[in-house]
Amino acid sequence: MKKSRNTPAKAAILKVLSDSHQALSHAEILESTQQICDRVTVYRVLDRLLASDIIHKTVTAEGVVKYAFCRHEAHHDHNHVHFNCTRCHKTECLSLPIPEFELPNAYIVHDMNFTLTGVCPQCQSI
Amino acid sequence: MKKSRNTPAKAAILKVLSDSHQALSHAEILESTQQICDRVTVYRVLDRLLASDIIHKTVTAEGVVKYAFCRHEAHHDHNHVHFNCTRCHKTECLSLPIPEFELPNAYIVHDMNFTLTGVCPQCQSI
DNA sequence: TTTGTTAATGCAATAGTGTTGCAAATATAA
DNA sequence: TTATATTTGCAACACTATTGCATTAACAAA
Repeated sequence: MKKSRNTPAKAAILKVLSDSHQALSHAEILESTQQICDRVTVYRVLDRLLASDIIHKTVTAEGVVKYAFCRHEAHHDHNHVHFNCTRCHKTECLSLPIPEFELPNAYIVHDMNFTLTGVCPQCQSI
Repeated sequence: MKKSRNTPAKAAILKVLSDSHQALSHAEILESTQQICDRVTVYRVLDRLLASDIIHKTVTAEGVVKYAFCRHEAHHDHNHVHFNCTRCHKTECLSLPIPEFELPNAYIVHDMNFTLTGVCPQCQSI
């Protein structure tokens, strides 16, 4: 793998993600970084960060791709459940790990995506 | 809910989905029905079928939305795991139900999407 | 500090995905 | 057969993502 350089764009995008407690879409990240770099650069930096396992990717039930900083609190991987609220449209990483299951025979699994959709606690009280 | 009519487009799209053992994207469905109807109609018919719970929706890790006929073999819902192959890009419904987990407190869940990504048995033998 | 190499960037162009408005067509109940 | 409300096609639009290419900048080595 070729060496990834530290650039202002990369630093800014990483800061936006690590400051956020939600997974953010490309559009949301761009909103916070458009003074600093182009939208194409955001896509490319996100790809680099994904490749280095510094961030991870999740998808809502509607197909919206979101990115989140890897916090590695407990373990070393991204195998936790995500929650997407249909009211505020925020996506957060739950501390709930993906439950155990019987791996279907003959399938090779590289990645797991488990996303719940519904109403988050904040939006229920409104 | 307003009454859904039986039209040639609806019948054709439903046939494509029920003949397939994979979940299909809008583009794939259109490929089989473009003699019959417009691409916008495909989107609208899919929305109607989803609303009537005749089909269900799943999303790959890349954000590609796919639709599958509900077979209701064992139970009455769509709570099974999907598998997406990174080689042939096919998405299939596994007979594996979504495993039990401890629902996080104060969250209301309307929908669950659990998708595995990897290599399917067919693509391993090639 | 200077220089050379190569990664990273901006910009323009392009492709793909999904939605909306509106007039015309058609499924269905009366 | 008729009335009416749903469905459709078409055109237009908005949003998301990718690619090529010339230029800029990071950083390792001298």
